[in-house]
Amino acid sequence: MNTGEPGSFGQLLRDMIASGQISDPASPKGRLLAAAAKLFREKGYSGTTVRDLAADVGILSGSIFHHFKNKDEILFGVMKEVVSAMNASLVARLALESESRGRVKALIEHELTFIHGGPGNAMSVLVYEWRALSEARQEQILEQREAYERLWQGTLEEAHTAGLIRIEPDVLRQLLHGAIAWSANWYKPGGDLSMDDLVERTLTLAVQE
Amino acid sequence: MNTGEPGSFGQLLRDMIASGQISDPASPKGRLLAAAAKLFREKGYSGTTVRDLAADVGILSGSIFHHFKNKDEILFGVMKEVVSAMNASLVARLALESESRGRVKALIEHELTFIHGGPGNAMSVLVYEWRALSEARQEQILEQREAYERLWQGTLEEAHTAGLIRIEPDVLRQLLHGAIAWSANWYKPGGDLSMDDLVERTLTLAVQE
Amino acid sequence: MNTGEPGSFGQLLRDMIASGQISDPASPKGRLLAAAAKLFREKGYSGTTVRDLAADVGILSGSIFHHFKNKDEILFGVMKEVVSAMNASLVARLALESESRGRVKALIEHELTFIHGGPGNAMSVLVYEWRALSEARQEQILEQREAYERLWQGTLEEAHTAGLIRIEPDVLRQLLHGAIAWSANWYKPGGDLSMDDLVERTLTLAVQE
Amino acid sequence: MNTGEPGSFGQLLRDMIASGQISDPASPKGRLLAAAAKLFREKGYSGTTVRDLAADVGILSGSIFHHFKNKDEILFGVMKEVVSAMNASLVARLALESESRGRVKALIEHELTFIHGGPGNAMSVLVYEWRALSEARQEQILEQREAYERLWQGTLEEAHTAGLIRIEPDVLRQLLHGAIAWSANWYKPGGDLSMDDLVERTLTLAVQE
DNA sequence: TATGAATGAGGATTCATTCAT
DNA sequence: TATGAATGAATCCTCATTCAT
Repeated sequence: MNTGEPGSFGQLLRDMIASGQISDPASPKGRLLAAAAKLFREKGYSGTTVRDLAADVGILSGSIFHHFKNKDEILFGVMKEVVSAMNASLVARLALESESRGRVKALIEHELTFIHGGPGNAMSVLVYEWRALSEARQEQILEQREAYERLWQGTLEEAHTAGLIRIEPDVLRQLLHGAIAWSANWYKPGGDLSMDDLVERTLTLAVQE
Repeated sequence: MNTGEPGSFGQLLRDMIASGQISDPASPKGRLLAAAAKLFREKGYSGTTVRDLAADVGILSGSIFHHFKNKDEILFGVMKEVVSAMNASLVARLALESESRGRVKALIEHELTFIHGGPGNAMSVLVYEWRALSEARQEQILEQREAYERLWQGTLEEAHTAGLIRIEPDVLRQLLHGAIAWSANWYKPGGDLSMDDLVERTLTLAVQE
Repeated sequence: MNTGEPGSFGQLLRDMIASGQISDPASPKGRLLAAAAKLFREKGYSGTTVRDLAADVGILSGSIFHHFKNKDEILFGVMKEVVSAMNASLVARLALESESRGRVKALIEHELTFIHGGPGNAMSVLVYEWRALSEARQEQILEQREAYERLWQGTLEEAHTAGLIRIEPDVLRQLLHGAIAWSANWYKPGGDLSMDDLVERTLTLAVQE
Repeated sequence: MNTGEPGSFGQLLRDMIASGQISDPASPKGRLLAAAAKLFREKGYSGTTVRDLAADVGILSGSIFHHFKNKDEILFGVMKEVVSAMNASLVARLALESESRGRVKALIEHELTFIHGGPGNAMSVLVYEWRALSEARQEQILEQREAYERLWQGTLEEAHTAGLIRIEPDVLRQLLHGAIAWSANWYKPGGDLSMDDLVERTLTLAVQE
């Protein structure tokens, strides 16, 4: 991913770090969140202990609570940042596409790239550990998550109107979401199937030729 | 689900109970497994305590260990029985279809019916709590699970040869598996979208008309 | 051990069984006590579960409580029977010896024979699991145990008066008791050192030649 | 016990604490080990709960696992430290004696002093709770324990060669070990029999006048 | 007398969290 | 900010004991 030119994903991240929306991955808090995303994904939220987390980052368990009030807040942090980033990044990505098929492809490519890229752990956590988050905090995430879903919804509706897709946008979104999220559990980059291939195959499901 | 005529799913279950492959849902062990499937799905394996489980069934926590040596064995029981049932039931289902499109539809319909029917909790657990199962037991499940996957694989390969599906059978299987499994998290029977509709929509993803 | 002639140890046991002082080793209760003696010695009283015991005898744990009110009563049974047997058997043994050195030797030989013979497990339990017995029952055992100790004490006092032993009878008794009981942990019959040798060596400690 | 002059037992202990071979009795770990030795001796290892132990030291049961990974490791700690101390202390004690009878007396006096002194609880545990220690850890203790036994063995062999003792050194060692260890269960310092008397009596068993 | 499912108190151990240093 | 000992509630599991069959 190009990190040099303005408007790129790398630049976008830097802007978000600068504005405090997501934490600097070099800071203690950022390293903690990255480790949490990795561990929560591998072993689940309940299955990961605060000590596992501390050990992974190289600090002692007591020190974690200088950065987060409790374990739930760590999960919240992981989810909040990935939702923000996904949102911002999809907005930026869609801005580059005007034509319907390209926009649908952008949705799919964007979500797959996210899952198999740096924020992949966090996104898996967002999807598969949702029930572990306290309800109070679920609501806070939901707002941003819905903004992201509206981007999908709007784009798919255009495509539906254009006759590009055959099934109801909301149903299609869910089917694609499941298919894409699950790819975290089987797709290995670097094998026979390139990421572009995977995007293409997934797009094939969605649209008529 | 028809439970009357021989060869039906209900009959198949009764045969499997009689042969000891799956436990009688009225027996203590069967009730425990059903409750475990429900709770493990709702709160995760780690998030479910042995006391939760006992309370749900109406016994004391210590009594659980009369039926299962430890908690891991409960998870194993849930998974083993659902895999057996899925296997047997898909074999029976496919035997009724000879033509390619019908067989692909049978695969999808079968898996969706399973997820949203009685064994749905157990199947969600099978999919989403896989990592929580001890490795030794994962292998035991894997054998039966692979038999099931071979049924999918074979059927999709026929369809691919017949030109009915456009993308590689193994990739398609994974995409469909994700899409179908995820439906447990959003699809509610009894709403606008009937189960038949959902099957039809999912089939639309897979095959060219 | 000769079991034929009247007055022998075997006969003595049969008489005690007939009179109900000790249980028939072929009866369920007798088999339970023998197994308990073995297990309590090997793993300690606390370390032995009622299930271990049942398994060893080939019954189910619940059935034990038809024979004994609780676990403590099993320990009590083991101790009570061995104390009775020791008592009766030492009385019989001493009756055969009139001269002082022979009587001291009889004490030692008797205790060593007991420890390394059939009732050895029970006697080890009596010595090393004493604290595990409820205080109420300790008192009941103590009476018989004291009778046994009086036999030792009286015999050693004679020997002391006769100038055969040099140190105070009560101190000597304790030293010999420790030495003899501990032999259960190292002496293996059938090795280089015969039981007669061991008796002789122990006697050498006690008496001046 | 003299703790002032260099070369004394007190000094030896301080050196061992300083070098980390045994834990400071004022430290949490040291207090835990002392309490464990006391309780394991009084109630046995299986009969002592981790809660008993915590209560005795005045902490909560969970806190114990800050200092020891599990209960077995506590038993191991008790045994390891007492074996180290016994070893070092016997080496020092024997260095002061050159003549054979004095050396045998030193062996006996040393072991009795140990049993009835500060480390007595730990030594009783070492002897009577051996089977409760996991086999893996038994082996670790055994090495040091054998070094201690070699000191006995060597000294008794000299005495045997010198005609001072009449029975085989290895048999004598076992008989004396049993006699001495058992004294923990009956001998009370401060009664009619002084410790010096007890040493003298035990020595009388071992050697010809 | 034997069974075996169930009990419920108690076992060792884990773990998020606190707090003095 | 970081430490690490301590907390105490909760966890999985064990076990002596009961009881309907």
